[in-house]
Amino acid sequence: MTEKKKFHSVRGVRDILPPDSSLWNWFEQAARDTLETYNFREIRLPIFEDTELFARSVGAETDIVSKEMYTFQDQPADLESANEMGRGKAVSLRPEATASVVRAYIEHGMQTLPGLVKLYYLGPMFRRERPQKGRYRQFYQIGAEVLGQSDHPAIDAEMIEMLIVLLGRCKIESWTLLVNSIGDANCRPAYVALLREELRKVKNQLGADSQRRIDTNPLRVLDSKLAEEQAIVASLPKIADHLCDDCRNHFAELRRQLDLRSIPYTVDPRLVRGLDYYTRTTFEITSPHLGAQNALAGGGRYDGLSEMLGGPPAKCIGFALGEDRFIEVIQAAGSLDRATAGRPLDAFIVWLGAAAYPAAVRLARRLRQEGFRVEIPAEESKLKKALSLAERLGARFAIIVGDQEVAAGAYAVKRLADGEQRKLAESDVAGFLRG
RNA sequence: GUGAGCGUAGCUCAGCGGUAGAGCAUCGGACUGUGGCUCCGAGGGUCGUGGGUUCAAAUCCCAUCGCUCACCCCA
Repeated sequence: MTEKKKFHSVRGVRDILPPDSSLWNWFEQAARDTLETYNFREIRLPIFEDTELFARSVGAETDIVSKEMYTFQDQPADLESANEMGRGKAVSLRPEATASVVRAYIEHGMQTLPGLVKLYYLGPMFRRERPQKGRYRQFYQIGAEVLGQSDHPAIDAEMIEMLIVLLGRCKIESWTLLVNSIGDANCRPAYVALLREELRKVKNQLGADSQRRIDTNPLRVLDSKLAEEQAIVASLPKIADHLCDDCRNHFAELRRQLDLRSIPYTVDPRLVRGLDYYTRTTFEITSPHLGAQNALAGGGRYDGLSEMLGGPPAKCIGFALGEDRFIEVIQAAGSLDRATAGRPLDAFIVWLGAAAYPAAVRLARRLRQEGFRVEIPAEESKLKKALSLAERLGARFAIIVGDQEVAAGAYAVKRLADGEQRKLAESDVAGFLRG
């Protein structure tokens, strides 16, 4: 009965171990710093929300909502809730965070704040997909959203600029920016109707997925990557030719805004993105250093979402970037290894003899108060062994505290890189460690 | 959900019908107050799991689970 079970992490989730965790921290700090310079502020959001929030914003018909969410009943039928409903309401682990941001915007009446509301978030998202390179069931995103009364393309362009700046900070040289406009409530319905009509004519040449999408979401057919459908997709009417004047002008201005920022881009008429709430601008940044899942970041405008969720009218644009994928690319480049490595161990305190231990403990505490990373062994060991361990732990200095040193009131501080050693009073040790 | 490849020590892998191995890592010793080098030694495995074939299976067969990559979709 005491059969031992060997636990392992659940499929699609993973541990981020040192030293990788140092790189993650570095990256998150770089992202925060970048976004803060564009005057974004952090919003901390819940990890789970009312399932209905995602269904109404992301779209009930999307893959994300229809089959990829981790959903459970909050408050199982207990005494309190059993009377009313018999069970708690459905909540889901967030598959993305834009819905939460808009919910929070509405809930806290942020439309009354002066100017544009500029928020960023970071943290884990959850989607139950089959894992592969660059895709996990618990993955990490950093996202930014601008909400307010203006939908000027300069806002869109500035968000993209911000992303490009972050890429540069991460020394990511090769990337591709794809942009498109998918119209708005004025022009998209007519285009979708036209597209559906054209698709019906070639229906029997399409795969099962695309055939189904003719009814559920014709735009997504454009996104098909099936080789045998490419010729058909290329022949379909393009949204760019069917935008209303406002959308066409908006998209033209976006391109001008990118040009004046010297940001290279490619217009991709097939970039429709999977989530229902997008309008007008859509964009994506891809990397050649990833596998099939090559999108580093993606985003777009979602001007109608606030009202769809019962809030005030709001013009919004946002993006999310995949941390896992950024990390992957940064590591592949290898150019930031030094900058992103965790701080090394500053000092390893070697104490010899029980009589010296109290002095060693006092020294460790003092150095730590000075901000040094310090290791002091719990058990005494031979000097040779202790120095060997210090070396293997990557310590910069070893500090020998034995009877002789305590008696003399000066510790032997040895720099392991070159073997230079000095006798220093306790108050002088920190200075030597800094130098 | 579908397909392909791969599962042997903590890690990287060899062995591919005949007593489970190497390198690295870990621990100890040579070396009692001065690390890195060297040498010696030790621990660590139900060969993913279950069944089958065989005198004999890590090895061949079947199933199953897991991992990886890809499809799909997305960050």
